Amino acid sequence: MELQHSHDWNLSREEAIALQQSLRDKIITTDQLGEVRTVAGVDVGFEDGGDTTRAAIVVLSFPDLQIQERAIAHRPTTFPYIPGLLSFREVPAVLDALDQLQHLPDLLLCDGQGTAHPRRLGIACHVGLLTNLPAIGVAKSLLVGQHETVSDEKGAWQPLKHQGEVIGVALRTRSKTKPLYISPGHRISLETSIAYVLQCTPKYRLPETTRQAHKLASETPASELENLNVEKREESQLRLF
DNA sequence: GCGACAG
DNA sequence: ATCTTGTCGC
Repeated sequence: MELQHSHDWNLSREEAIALQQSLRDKIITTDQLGEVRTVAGVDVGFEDGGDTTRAAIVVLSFPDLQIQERAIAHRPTTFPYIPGLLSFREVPAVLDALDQLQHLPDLLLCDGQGTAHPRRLGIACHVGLLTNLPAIGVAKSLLVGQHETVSDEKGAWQPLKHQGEVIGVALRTRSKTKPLYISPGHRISLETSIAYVLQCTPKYRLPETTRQAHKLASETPASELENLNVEKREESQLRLF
């Protein structure tokens, strides 16, 4: 996969912040996506007490949300968790997982913030910019900003503001549950982001994309994990004919 | 200085 | 994120 704006990942906290500052103005928050036929969810977790980072991706058809393809990647953890610098810890593994896909998705739903970030460069922006794929930030909790109380009906939302700027929304994806924090990652507007998230969330609080990715990462026996790659090799063999 | 702080 | 069973509420 061709990466845009490639850069080193072995950075100090100061260098990482400086890089975010230099990348923030490259983010596109207007709709620059074609017809969406597939949507992918990403889940990142840790093993070995945190020494190993695991990224799982599940590609679903859209709008019917049926599983099309899955991938998992593992790599040693090299960056600590620092609020505001999450992407430097998780993105390398995510890129590895994306590389394993036979077909790249038309849209990415990332765990974490997009522009709803102190420097407007949350993980969804970072992944979207590097891969040049449309991406949306879907976070389960707040990083920065404030908002009015969101009414309890599914689909209700309130603008999320920070330093006098609307950086995302608090969106009720299911009544009686805490709202999700949605913000553009790259190549998509806030309004369109809300529409896609709701269409990917037919029943539960979290989008099907995220739920499927989490299920793959946490409930898949190591023995079955191998089959994923075997299936891909066999499929690529078939594609030669 | 104090408190907040995605996953 | 991760360590972990039952349990309160819709």
